[in-house]
Amino acid sequence: MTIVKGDSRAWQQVLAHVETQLLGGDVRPGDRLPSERALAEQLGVSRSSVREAIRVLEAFGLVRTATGSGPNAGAIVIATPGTAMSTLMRLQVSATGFPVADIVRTRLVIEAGVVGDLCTSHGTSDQLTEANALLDAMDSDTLSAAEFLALDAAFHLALAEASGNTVIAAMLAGLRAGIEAYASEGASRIADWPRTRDRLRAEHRGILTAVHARDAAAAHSRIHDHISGYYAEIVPPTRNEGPN
Amino acid sequence: MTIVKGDSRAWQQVLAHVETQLLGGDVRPGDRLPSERALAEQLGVSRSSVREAIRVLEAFGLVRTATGSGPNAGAIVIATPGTAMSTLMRLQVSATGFPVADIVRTRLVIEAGVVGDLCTSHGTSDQLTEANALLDAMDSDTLSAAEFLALDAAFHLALAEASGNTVIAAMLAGLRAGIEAYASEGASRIADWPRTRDRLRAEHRGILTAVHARDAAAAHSRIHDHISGYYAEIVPPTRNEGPN
DNA sequence: CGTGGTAGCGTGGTCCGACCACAAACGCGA
DNA sequence: TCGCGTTTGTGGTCGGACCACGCTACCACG
Repeated sequence: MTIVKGDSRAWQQVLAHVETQLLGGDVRPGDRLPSERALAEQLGVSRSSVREAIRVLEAFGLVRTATGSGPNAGAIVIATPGTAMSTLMRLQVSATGFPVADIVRTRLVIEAGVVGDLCTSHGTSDQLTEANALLDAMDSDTLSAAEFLALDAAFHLALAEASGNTVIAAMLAGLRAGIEAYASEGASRIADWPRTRDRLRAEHRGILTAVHARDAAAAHSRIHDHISGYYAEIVPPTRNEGPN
Repeated sequence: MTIVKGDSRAWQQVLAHVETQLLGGDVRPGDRLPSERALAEQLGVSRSSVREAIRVLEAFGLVRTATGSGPNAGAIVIATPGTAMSTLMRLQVSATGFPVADIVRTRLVIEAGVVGDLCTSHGTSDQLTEANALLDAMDSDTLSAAEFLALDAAFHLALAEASGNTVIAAMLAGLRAGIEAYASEGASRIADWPRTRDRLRAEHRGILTAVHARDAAAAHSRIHDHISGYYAEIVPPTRNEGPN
């Protein structure tokens, strides 16, 4: 079944053509797409339409483009869903298509699943070295709040990547990107930041400890309290002073 | 004339401009973007570059475009993440960026979270009417396998939507789209389809029953067995005849 | 005065041709 | 043989042109 939807627009024809070749295995990651001019001639559309389709493919993390000549130039098929997912989430949050609360709830679900997988999988010790290194880096007292939060995000992402599930890792990266602005802004409202920071450190260690101990129940409750606790702390205070 | 920061490409400048206006609340869903020609003049880029940016926004489900004149024409900001997520997943699976196994594992995690939320939330009875109606529709014996699977997908999506989490609903729609071809093709390999169909029906009823009974543990195990059981059944048999 | 049809206008959609910057491959000359 | 300029091909951008569409407003006719 081809993807023949309402391909009324020329650029959709190009997109469908590339997707068909992708599905059929005619082109695979690492391969180069035909040049824009050649693709335009093959499909009987203008180069502008081809470019619009390639732009979509690029935004979805399916191809990367490079100027010049040689094997590294042109549109090369890749498969990097992380940035695309992050962009999608960030833009949707910007347009209020995704409420922050829903993203946090989704994080709860996904990260609970991550630690559950980690507890039941085997040989996770070496896969968690990255997470451990990040926790050590977060022990530095010279970190700003923003730097700490960046390491925090990297830690959670490292957990997801340690589970070996690329889809979950990409989704978590997207979720994080969607609420990054919210989390950063909320941190600035925390009165006693050093206290919160120390609590987060301890909670991180506790999560990893539970994972190493294969204690799924403890890991689940700890990651849940960790995430929900932070967002409960940075939720804007109910102020009666100005509904305008 | 405009000083370029990291957005070396013109269309990225347009994208950044629109995103900034989105974040600042200057434009919100329902509003119209300036016309392509006006936007090009404002930002000092060509209309082609503006169009490429709008194409990305459209692919991400942030705007919809319409020809003609009047209030319904032009690029109108919307927020429909479902189709964008589905397209992203489908394309990534096509490019083998997302293994099917990872998508199934992610479904397990997310749908387990969905039923968990449904068990703890209040007043879910009316929100589950859609799911119940789908189950009734699936009781028809005149359905083809493809039709049954379509209703199956709709049922799972209805569960996610009943949880009220737009992010999870969009993600589940995307996950389903990514493995739709795989699930359909696998169904054709099932020897005793009526038997599998009846089993799926019973499992669906069992899931809903557990949700209504607020039995989170039962709902969790039943949705897990339901999903993993189906994909275990359609896993391709090891065959040596593979064409290179 | 009311009504219906039509011309106008602005929109996105598409195509074309041109030029630029870039990078690799080529080829000529030292 | 080596080095460096030239050629070639790529994406990136721009401007212009035309089309189909759909609303708007106007004008002619009843």
